[in-house]
Amino acid sequence: MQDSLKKTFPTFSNELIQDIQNNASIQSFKAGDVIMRTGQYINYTMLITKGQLKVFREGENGGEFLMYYLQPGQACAVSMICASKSQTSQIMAKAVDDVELIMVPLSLMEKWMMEHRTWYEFVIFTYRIRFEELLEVVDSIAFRAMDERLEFYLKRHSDACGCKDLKLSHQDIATELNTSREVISRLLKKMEQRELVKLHRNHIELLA
Amino acid sequence: MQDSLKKTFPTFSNELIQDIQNNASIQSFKAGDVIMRTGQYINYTMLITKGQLKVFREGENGGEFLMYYLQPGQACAVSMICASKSQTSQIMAKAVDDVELIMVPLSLMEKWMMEHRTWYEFVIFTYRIRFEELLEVVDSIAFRAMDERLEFYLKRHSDACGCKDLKLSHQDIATELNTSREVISRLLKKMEQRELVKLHRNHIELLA
DNA sequence: TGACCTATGTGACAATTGTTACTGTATGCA
DNA sequence: TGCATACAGTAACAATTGTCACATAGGTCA
Repeated sequence: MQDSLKKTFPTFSNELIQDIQNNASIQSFKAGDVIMRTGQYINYTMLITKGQLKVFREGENGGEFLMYYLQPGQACAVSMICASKSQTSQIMAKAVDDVELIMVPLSLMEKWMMEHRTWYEFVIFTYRIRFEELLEVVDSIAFRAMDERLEFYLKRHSDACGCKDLKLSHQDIATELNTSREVISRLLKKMEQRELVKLHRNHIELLA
Repeated sequence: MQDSLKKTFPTFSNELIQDIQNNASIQSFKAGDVIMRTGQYINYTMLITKGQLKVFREGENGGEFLMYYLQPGQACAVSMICASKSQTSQIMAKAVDDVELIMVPLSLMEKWMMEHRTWYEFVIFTYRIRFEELLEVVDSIAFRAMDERLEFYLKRHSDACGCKDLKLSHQDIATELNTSREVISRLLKKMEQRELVKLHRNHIELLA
């Protein structure tokens, strides 16, 4: 575990890694599992060591809206923020792949801020990155119409999986953009005419 | 200054307040002044002692979108986040009233995290509050249509000024919601028919 | 008073998005 | 093989939002 930690979180000091090993537990999830629910009580900060998460905001009427991805080497800023007051989660997180997480108890999360410079910097960095990501999301919905939001969505998905072949149904996309399948089908067709994508059953090929 | 600081930031320890007095400078702005521009280099974290700010996200095509208000006793989370890497601002802030700010240099912002427990807690609290506010903003645009967004906007404005008489033109509102005046006029008329507001020239009376 | 400016009201129409309904087609499974 | 199911395409229409044009109303000031 020490080696993998060192690789995934290269900025962590040896002392911090030692502390993590001694105190934190590891939890695994299968692809598709819901890792955190809206309203759930949070006692742990989660570090991602393997796999990917998607973080959603849930609407009152059952809608869900994709905010961002979390990758190995990153942490859930919301879990940090809620943990700082043992609050309930304001978001929902789903495993994209099989996922492995390090669970750091709230008390240590705070203690380490004072004791480990590299932990402090990691936490501040996490806040910063998530805040910036959230600002980009606000942009995309405040200033852009659905066609551009769809392109933004596909690009992020492609960045996350590191490939140009997106295994997605139109319904998947519609759900995560909080719109309807027909709208997505229509816009994808237009993108195909503009030769930005090639459409197949259950997967979309990015050409750009 | 000591007394006013103690009143505005009641959680701060006496040592922290002493440190602020010795090291931070005060800056004043007039109502309507732009306090921070998108892209501006940030070296200071700003604490609000007097007046109110509005924080905007700016679009590429000149649009501006109101994210939240900042009140006395609060701090600009974006300035903290950017300051943590001496980055440029991702937002634009405008003074609503005459505003007075305490400017804390970047180096101290970090130093105090280790030295002053009450500063550490204030910073974490600030991240949390802003993150939550931002999530609410995402909600409002991801899940709600313009009529509900308008109501949300008017409510926030009313909360911020602490009154039911909003000195706003339709154009002001349209700009901050990134839509057009006609749309706002139309929706306000409907709200008037539903007896939620009473419309006057240059100001809107909330009835609810 | 009259010229002028800003704010608001409103009708007409366009564009986008949401909804309903129905079609066909690939896929897996009994 | 045939059936059930999930996925995709699309037409038709509704609702919302954006845009243009123009009218009117209130206020300022020379």
